[in-house]
Amino acid sequence: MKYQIEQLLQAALATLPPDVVPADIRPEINVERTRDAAHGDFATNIALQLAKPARKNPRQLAQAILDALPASDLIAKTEIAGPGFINFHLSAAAYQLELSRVFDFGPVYGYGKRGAGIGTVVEFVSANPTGPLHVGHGRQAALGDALVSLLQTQGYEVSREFYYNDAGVQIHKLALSVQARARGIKPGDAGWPEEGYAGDYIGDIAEEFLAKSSVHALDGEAVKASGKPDDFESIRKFAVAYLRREQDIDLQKFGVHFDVYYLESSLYTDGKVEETVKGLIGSGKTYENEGALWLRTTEFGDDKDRVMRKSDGTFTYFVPDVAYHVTKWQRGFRKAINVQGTDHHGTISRVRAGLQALGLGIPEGYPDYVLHKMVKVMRGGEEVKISKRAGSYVTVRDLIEWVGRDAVRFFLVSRKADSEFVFDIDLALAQSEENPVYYVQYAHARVCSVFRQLQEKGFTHERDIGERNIALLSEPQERALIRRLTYFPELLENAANALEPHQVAHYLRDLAGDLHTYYNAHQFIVDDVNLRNARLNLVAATRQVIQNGLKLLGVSAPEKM
RNA sequence: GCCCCCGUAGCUCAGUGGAUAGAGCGACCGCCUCCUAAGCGGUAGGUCGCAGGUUCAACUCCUGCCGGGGGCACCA
Repeated sequence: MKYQIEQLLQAALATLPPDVVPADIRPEINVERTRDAAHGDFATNIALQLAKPARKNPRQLAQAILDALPASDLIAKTEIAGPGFINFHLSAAAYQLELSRVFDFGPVYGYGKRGAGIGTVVEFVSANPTGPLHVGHGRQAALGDALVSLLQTQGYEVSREFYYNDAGVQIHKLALSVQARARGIKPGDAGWPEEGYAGDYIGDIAEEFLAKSSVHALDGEAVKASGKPDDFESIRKFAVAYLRREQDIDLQKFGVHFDVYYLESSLYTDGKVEETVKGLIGSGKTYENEGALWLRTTEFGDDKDRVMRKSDGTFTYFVPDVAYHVTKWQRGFRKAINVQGTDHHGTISRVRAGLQALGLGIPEGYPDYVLHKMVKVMRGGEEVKISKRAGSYVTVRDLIEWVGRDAVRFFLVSRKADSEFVFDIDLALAQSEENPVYYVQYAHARVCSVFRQLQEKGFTHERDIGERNIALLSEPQERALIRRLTYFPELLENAANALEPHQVAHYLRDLAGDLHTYYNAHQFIVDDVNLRNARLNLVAATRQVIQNGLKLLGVSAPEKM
């Protein structure tokens, strides 16, 4: 719809005589949604933009443009407003066209194709298998999953990927901690490893290990514990498998699945790390200093050069990280997005520098990042510290049990990623019945209820009759609802481009509000068959769009509440 | 000290350079012989952190301050 108006303006500008606007002045045409319904549906500031270079009065220019505007049955009225805006009021035919699209496309209404066929990988959560998933991971899971869905609406072919740092120092500490517990040493006792993990779950793992249990993660083979406290390798494998399984369970409860679990350790066994190191050395961007191997990342915008291989011969985490991103490129993903906490933002310049140094033709901005701030959890007016080393922190599992999956997902995705998030447990609990998510779901359930009533009253919904009578929808609440519905495709495009799922949550709240207002102001099941079906079309379309939107966020759309 | 992000109603947050800055929660006043009141209508509540600059037009862009968070490892 917006595109069609742009086309009309383009045509109008092309026919303007040079003495009105010189031919070399052709600013980008900007067509925007109006904020106020009184200003119509769309507006353009083109006359304001042209006024200065053309040295003309903007309102006179606007008139000249309107005079040159080709006729279209999509537009009911145009007007010049304020300093020189041109407002467009859409016709009933235009609304009709858009509403029928909702029915024609159904669950894929609003989808676009600007990303058609572009291989894309979104990496998110990527929690180390050293403990349960905490609220921060929950934010990342909700954000990443919604982002993937959003990109898919634009045709991107997206893979959800989870990277396991299962080969590093943290895993070593985990294994040491479990081993200590298996030997009966507790946090604080003499012999407890420095910076060991103190959570109770460590004790659970030790118990299971001693009991010679078997566990397996979703994609992994079964790992059986040897039960011998001196068998460090068995402890390490068992602890990792155990925690991966725990994380799988949490993610499953959260309704988030991954297409690929990529293990850091596999980068070593596949020789990818070795390959990357060779490539970097071959690039001439490395040097030895104080027994370590360094990469000149400063040549690619980093603050300082980074160590690749420590003096003890092992690699820093950043080498496999670069190797991993090379595989993303090699696997054909031309777009890569990493969802991470802002505390990892230092890695961005390093990874990008490493990829550039390799000279593989990978674009400079690869990969993209969506950084999110940490979640501050409040309980009883006090902050609950989130720390893996501390024993107590709020897990994803806790949150789901307290306020329900739908509420947690909707909440966590409803704020901009880079704003801090205060999750007040008490408030979330107290508001469990006034939660924004219920507001949206209720709108959906209400429409479902209307159609149940319709059936009870012996009526049927005739879409064709409704479409022929769309002009009857002239109430302000109806206009508002139609405006909002027809914005949905643009919303998806904007949110996907900006990588901002929170826009969807806000849109749904607004749309639900429009529906509730309409519901309270007017009766849908009226005697007049024409008006009745026109209204039923409108609310059925609303139901469809709410469904589509909630699905993107991983929130259910109940038919009854 | 250097780098990144945030500062908008009492609280939690929206706001692609445009017209009178918006929601929710909280507060106050109303609305169920009517498709679910988990709802609706209304009132109150603002120096958009501060100061400059760019622009026809700045909450939005630029610079500098102030306040908050996060990074600046041969940790991940």
